[in-house]
Amino acid sequence: MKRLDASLLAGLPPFADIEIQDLNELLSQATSAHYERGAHIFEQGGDAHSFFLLLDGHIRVVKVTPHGEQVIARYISSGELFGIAHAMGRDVYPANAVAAVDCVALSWPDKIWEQTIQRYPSFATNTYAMIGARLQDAQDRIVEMATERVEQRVASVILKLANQTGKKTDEGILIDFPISRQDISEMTGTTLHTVSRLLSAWEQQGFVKSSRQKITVTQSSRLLMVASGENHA
Amino acid sequence: MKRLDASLLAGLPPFADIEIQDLNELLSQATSAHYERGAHIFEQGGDAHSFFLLLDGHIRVVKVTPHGEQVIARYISSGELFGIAHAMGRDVYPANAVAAVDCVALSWPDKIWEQTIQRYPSFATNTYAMIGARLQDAQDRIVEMATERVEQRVASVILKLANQTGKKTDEGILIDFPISRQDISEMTGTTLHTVSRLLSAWEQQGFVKSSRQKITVTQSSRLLMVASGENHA
DNA sequence: GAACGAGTTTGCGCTTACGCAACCTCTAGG
DNA sequence: CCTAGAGGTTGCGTAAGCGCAAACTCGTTC
Repeated sequence: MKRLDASLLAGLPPFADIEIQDLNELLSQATSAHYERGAHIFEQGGDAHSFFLLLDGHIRVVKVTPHGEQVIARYISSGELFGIAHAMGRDVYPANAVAAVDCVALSWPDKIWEQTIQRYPSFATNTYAMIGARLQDAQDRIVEMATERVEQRVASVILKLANQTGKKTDEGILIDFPISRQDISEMTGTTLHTVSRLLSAWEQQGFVKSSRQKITVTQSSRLLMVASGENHA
Repeated sequence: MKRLDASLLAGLPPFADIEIQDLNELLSQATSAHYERGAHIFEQGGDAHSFFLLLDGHIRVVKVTPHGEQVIARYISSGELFGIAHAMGRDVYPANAVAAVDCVALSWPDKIWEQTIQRYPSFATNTYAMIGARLQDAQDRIVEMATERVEQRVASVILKLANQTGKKTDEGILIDFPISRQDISEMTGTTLHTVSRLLSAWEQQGFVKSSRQKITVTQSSRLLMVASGENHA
């Protein structure tokens, strides 16, 4: 295992306001691991033995229904905690975590969760605030699903991904991990076919460019119009 | 104001494991209020000056979209905390709270949240576990909205309400607060028309009885079949 | 560099559920 | 007891988006 340096954690929101020596203490309890693109980091329903911090890469959190359909709950970006079932009073993971690209993550045994929370109040505060934010997110998504049409939801999701993890290129903002039509459909509650049709239409209208697993937003203002439903008004 | 007794809080999950004298201390900081059916307890976007405990009644938590559509986020039953924006790192309420029936609730000024959390670790633990549970709920609802048809979602919601707050009558399980077709539609992302049609059909098939603002489940097994989609298989 | 397969595109028919409209009914209040 | 209004029902037309199917394309592997 590589030597880990406290500076790895120092800049990250969950660990803000924790002393250097404490960070080293935390690191000494952590395990670092590499996950290949497509690897399952944990499985829905599996014993929540660890919690994780993503150091590099992107992770897809996917819920699977009894009928085998998949719904993407969220994407985790580097610097975020994930798999924190314990913080939500659960002892099994509520979803699968899949590496969207090659990833590096730290993990800690679940049993140190309690003592960590108690020892570092700022960590507790930050973590619970994050869970609160995720709850907000989820509620907002419910509202979207209940009131907006597929077209708007797809536009919103692409905008959100572009803003969160987009890379500026000379053509526009590129979502910087591989994402399929299927993935988009699993985030918006539609089918890959409909997503494909929409992207084709938008590409013809010239405000999005896409190819295999790549999406570039070239005119976010136009996409924002679609997201807000103004193009039908 | 009426005198409040510690036994009011003693049995409630959020306050489990807190000493009697501490409960009295908490109560001394609380304000009790009565809300008439239909009253707004707080408004979406309003300054989160207080957090609440519902002592009696049922409260609807409603999100309003920019276009004026309403989505019901959840129902609060007696014994539950609500309006705890602070716990989620927010300083404005994220939704409206409306009394579904005449209600009695306690409220505390938001500024004592921090010290309360610190002073009563079990209260903190219970609260955060509850937020975690609400997040689970929200995610499950997203999955439902993404993968199930309206018929299934309406059946699920009615079952959930019947199980959570249902009163046994000689005809079956009655949802024990007034609930309109519109309300059901705002919980499931459909229209009151579709809900009305479904309820009519189910009543004809004999496993639900409904009238103005009343719904009784007479054969939950049949409704469960609809919810799981087995009636089309 | 050939073959394979995952990812994508597109056409067509059809179902679900919405939108609109009209009408009905129950309850509460004067 | 009558009336107003909120809540509910139902019919009809329509559009959004799904399901199925077939074809295509690009990367990767052998």
